[in-house]
Amino acid sequence: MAQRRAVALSRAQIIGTAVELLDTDGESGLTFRALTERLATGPGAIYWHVANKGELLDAATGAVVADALAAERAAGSPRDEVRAVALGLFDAIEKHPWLAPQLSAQLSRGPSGPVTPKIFESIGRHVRDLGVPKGSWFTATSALVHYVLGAAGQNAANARVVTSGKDRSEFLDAVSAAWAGLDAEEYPFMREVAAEVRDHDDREQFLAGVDLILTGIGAVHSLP
Amino acid sequence: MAQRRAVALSRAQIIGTAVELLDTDGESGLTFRALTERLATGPGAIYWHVANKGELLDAATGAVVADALAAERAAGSPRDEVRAVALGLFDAIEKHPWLAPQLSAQLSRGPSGPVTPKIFESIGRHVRDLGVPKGSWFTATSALVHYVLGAAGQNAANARVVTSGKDRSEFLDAVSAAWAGLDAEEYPFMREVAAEVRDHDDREQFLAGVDLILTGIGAVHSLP
DNA sequence: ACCTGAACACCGTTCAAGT
DNA sequence: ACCTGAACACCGTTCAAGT
Repeated sequence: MAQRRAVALSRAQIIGTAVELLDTDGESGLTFRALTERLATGPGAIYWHVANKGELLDAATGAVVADALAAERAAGSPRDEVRAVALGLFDAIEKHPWLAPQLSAQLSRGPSGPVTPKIFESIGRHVRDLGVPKGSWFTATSALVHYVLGAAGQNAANARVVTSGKDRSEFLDAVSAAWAGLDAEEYPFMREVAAEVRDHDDREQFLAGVDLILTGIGAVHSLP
Repeated sequence: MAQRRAVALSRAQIIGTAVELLDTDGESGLTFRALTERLATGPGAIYWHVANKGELLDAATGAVVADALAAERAAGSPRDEVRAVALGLFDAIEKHPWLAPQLSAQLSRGPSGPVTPKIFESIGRHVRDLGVPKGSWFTATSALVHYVLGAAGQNAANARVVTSGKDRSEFLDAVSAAWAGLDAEEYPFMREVAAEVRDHDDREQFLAGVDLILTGIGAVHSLP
């Protein structure tokens, strides 16, 4: 029979290879065939360490998110802390574009997985320090988390289309033109906003959204 | 050779059946096998009307979203309009839970599809009427759209677990207990917020988030 | 123009057999 | 305890052939 592997396979190694495949080839690039090839093994070996593909995807997601949230920083004001965590997730999602759909899928599977609490905690602990009534902590954190993941996911998709600066302005021109060309009756707003999209800075625009929600949170005790 | 179908197949019929399958069996329930069986035909017939599975999913998403946004209502204040659109999407996503990941995937594929403009327009046109500077229209609309889709998706996932009222409070108790049982060092926020989750109204909490962002939008011209 | 249905390549997963 | 690799059931898609 064939020789066994010289060094033992590990779960961490499998997860690391999975992240590599996802990064280079996207979600559809993660297959057990590709995995066995890179790891020079058979499917049975992987199934010894990992229950199934879903668990592997969850583990890859968890590893990348933990990494993104682990960055140590000098402590700042609660607002600055929220901004820093948001940017950390923004960058992680830009670097690993498969993360966005994966995270929203995991959020949409209830709080069973370990990723949902981790993300809510990373933002919520600073919302708590914002000095708003406890009754609005959860709502405020939800608004921030969903905006951050959604906007970062959309940005990552755009970022993937373009790499060079020339590509980028061409791409934005195309988007702007597409919006400006929509039906005037049905899409008045999109047409009016088309010009804006042409020359905006992604991170700046993203942070403006975070600030908008933070402002709403600050004013929440005086809600109508 | 076998008889041909008596009545011609149509693209709309295929999309309608796809929505049915997605509703009853979830995303993994939509297969060409199941489709051919329900439509009493072969795969080739479907491929005549539809380019591939991705296009079919997009079309199903588009049909359901168009339906959700088409509801006519008495015109109200811009804030009320935003709330109404948000609730319309909330309900649609609760009714069709496969919609949430599908929508975020479509948002994350750039503004190529027809669904992204449709959703942004439905909310943005009322943001425009809110009386805030044009420069913040797009940011404000983004914040609302991403919150609405994210929070609605998470709600739909929870709603699927429970149906009866008894199930519901059991489920919330379990979630609350899980959060309260998290590590005290790592998850102080989640533990503090655990009790809150036990008896909240989903739609009310969802709308509170929308109001929070609306409040932020109203105060945006005085951002620091 | 529209449909049939066999066939193909690929996928996740299992499992008896090995060390 | 950990790994091998053949095998299975299922999937999206193609295409020559029919009407």
